[in-house]
Amino acid sequence: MSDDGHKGGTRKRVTVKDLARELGMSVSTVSRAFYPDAVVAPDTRRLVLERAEEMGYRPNPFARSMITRRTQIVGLVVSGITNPFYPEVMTRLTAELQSIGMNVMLVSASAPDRIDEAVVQALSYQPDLIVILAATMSSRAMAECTAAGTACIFFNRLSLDPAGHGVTCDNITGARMAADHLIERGHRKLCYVAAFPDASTNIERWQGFRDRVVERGLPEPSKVEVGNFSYEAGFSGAEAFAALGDRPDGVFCANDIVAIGFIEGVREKLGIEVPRDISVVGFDNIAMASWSSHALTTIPQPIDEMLAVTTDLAARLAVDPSIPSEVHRIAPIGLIERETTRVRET
Amino acid sequence: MSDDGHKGGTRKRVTVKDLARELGMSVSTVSRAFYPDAVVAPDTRRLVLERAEEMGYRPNPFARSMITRRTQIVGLVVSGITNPFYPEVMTRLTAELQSIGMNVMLVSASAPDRIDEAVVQALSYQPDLIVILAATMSSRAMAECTAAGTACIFFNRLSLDPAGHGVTCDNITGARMAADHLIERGHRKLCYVAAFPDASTNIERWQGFRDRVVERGLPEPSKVEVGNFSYEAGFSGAEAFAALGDRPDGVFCANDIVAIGFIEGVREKLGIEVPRDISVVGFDNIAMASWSSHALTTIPQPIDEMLAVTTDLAARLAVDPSIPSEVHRIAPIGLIERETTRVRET
DNA sequence: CTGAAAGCGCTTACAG
DNA sequence: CTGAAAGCGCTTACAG
Repeated sequence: MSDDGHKGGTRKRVTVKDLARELGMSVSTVSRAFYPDAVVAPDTRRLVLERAEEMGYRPNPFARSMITRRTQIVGLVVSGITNPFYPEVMTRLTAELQSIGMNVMLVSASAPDRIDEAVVQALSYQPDLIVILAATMSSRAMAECTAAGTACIFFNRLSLDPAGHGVTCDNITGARMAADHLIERGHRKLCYVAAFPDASTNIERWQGFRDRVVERGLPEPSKVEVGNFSYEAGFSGAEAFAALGDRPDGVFCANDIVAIGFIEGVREKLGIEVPRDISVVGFDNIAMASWSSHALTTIPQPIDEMLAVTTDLAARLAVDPSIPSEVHRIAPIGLIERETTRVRET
Repeated sequence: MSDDGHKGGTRKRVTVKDLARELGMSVSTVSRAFYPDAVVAPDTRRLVLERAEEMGYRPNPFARSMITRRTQIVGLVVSGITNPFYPEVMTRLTAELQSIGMNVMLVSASAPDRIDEAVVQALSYQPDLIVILAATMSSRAMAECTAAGTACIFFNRLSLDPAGHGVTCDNITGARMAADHLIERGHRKLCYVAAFPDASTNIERWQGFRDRVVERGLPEPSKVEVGNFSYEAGFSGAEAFAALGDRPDGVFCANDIVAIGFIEGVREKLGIEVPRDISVVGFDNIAMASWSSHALTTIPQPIDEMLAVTTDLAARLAVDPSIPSEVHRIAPIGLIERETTRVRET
């Protein structure tokens, strides 16, 4: 045990009071030194900051929050992540938020339909902001947020509630690129593999794809429903695909993980080889899409920009949580052609 | 704007004081009602709890923390997650921790060698506990934790510092299973594909594999170093593998993601087909290992039990952060044989 | 430019 | 079993 007489390693944290005493100043002055905008003599500030560094003083964020009514916390709400797109988003978003002085409280919803509970849970720590990944929530939960004065950003989804902010890829444009690519490769019988029906991403990708196909004078694409955004769902799509009357030759999947599952499903169950028999395009550009085993042609999400926009919005929201609802749709850069699409021989 | 005269949706949160006034009780009594162990008349407690529910009162966790010196926060420190094993761990661990009343502050280290900074960052919110995923940290950082009275659990790694707790799979046993499997399939020239050299997982898997191979009377396995736990690293292992004198016929990779990269690398660059030419075993049983495109034979991590043990330890640590260092090595259930290993024809 | 004082929303000895 | 009071570590009007 050390001289300073505390046990169990629970050293008493140094407080403003300690620092003030040490410096022969008032706590007010010490406190002010940590706020760049506060009025305090430059020399005084320097002295305080130096000594703080030496003594290892870090302002207690809780005490601070009680006064300022800002916690610098963002509640990050996620639900069952079956899509490998999200882990990267989570960690990168967290890193970016940290860089602007925010901290991330991670709340994991046990199921997609328990997002509301997760939001309430997140709210208990009075975050300045809530970011919802991969889900939407009820208007009731949204109301609780506004009641708590907490803004809400939906990432890669659009909120049903007009009070929510949103940051997504421009899915319509992306889906049109997929249609153009398939058509230009000579495919005429097109199909969309749909995932979670209520997701705005799913809806918009279908809409953009369908509209563009029709616009170019082709019959409306057929549609296979697989239920959600996962490998297993995509894999299970083979049966419905087989049941389609006239077999399509060009397939656009709701996203990459569904596309990968779909490709493997039709290979296993129907003996269909990609791109020999059909061309397939995905969406997201997850890591596996570039693996040589998959080499998936896909529309990359403009993730860098989506993250940057989210961080910027978060910074503004931290200052004023009541700024009017913003919806950002970032245009995808363009399609990456790999080996799941090819020119159709006629 | 509503009658109650506040703007921007920033409704004033209801406090103990409000609740006490409403009930005609003192704040002390109200406060006590929320602690099952506190002495308060059963009827009084019921009244308080009911009214709290109605008024939507939730104790302010910050105010509470200032007094109790317990934050109910666990700092979850992660670094660049190139291994798909971790996203699942993160979200599931978070969910379990939530279920015992802890909240997770996620801190993302920008690089594996910046874990120390991330730990300091996490410490600023005075977590009751820090959980480190996929990394170790310096003794200096460990010292800061103990100085702050914060315990530390290393998940899927072993700490160099004896003060840290650890929860890992029993990698030695797992690696021995891999050796036995390969040997029983008739392979005699064995090889280990090593990832991040300093990781305890990497070290132990090599050690268990090597020892078992030698124990069974075979020559020491050759070793290919690929640098870290990622697809790209595994993929890049092909060159070093080609340079090996006598080509091995049985390969054990440091983990699944490395195995997948390795298999694709040798196929692309060397024309080696698995399992036709060589057998390959991985470790972890990530989602992709069961995809039909990979069908990887692997040693699953006992993730359910690892999570349960971690949560249990966290619960005990929340009560007393100074309990002596525990290291849990959970035995893997057994090898899952898929299609990357086969009996060698002689 | 600095300091004394009030107060954020709680919990917890201490009395009664 | 309950209440009045002190105090956790800060910030911020308010004086000077």
